[in-house]
Amino acid sequence: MAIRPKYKTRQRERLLEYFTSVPGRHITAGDVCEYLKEKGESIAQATVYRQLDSLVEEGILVKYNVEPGCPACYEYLGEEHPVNGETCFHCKCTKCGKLIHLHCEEVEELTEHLDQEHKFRLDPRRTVFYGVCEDCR
Amino acid sequence: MAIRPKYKTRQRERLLEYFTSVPGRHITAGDVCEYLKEKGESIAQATVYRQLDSLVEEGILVKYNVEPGCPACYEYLGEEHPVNGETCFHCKCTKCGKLIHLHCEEVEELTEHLDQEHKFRLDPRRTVFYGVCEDCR
DNA sequence: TTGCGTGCAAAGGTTTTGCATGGCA
DNA sequence: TGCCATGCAAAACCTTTGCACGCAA
Repeated sequence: MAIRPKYKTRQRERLLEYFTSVPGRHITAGDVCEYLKEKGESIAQATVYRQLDSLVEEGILVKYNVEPGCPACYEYLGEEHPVNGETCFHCKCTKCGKLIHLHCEEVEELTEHLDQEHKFRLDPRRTVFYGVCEDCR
Repeated sequence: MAIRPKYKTRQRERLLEYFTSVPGRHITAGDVCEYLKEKGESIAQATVYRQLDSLVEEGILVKYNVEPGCPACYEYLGEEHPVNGETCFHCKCTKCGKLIHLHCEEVEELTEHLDQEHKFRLDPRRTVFYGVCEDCR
């Protein structure tokens, strides 16, 4: 399940290029395929899914699911982001879809707590907090 | 889509009976079907889904959409105090897939904090903490 | 009697997987 | 050369839907 691409392939580069061109937008796997199809390019669906998974794992994309049962969305975060060491969590508004970057000490504490008390090592890159934002409530 | 059963049917009563017998546990639609099958009883899968939806709508069950693609979990809350449902958070191990129920004060505090300071109302039913569990690290 | 609930089977849509081939390092 | 990544198609998966029949009220 956990796939970590190390190779610089045409497909991977193309996906990255596309995602950097639509920062802040949420894109489904289907969107990607459709986009490529329109461009006359082609990447196998399975490859799209696999690369998307990898990019999420690397912290370059966030994956979230606003509506259960609906396709998952991906959003570009940036490639430098995760490298900086500074952890960043994300809040996703289930009403308007807004993605909020969270730099917060309390979350750090929780991370610490989960690690110490629950022996659970939280992964900020994979974890998305769902809820309702200020504007939507 | 929104179905509100008013009728006291055999199937509905049976499902309620089952859920009251496993309070605090997370049950998937599949679990229900399997359980019934073992008992030699039978309720159509579609009926299970429909009733589950209804019970959620009535506030008798909570539904956790832990992860799209993975089956939704249902938990009995009670028929008398549907409003006071005590919800819990979930930790999911990205290595082994284990799902851990988290009843934890620290998380409550974080919820509070996000609400107060960040104006973000966290939704426990949708939020999953991803990370690595004790056994996998 | 009325119309909601049920069962059955099939469809729906997203995501995953098996396997042979291709291509990066 | 050694693996990882890709492509293709099929499978897997959970969930929903259509339709005719059954049954609660």
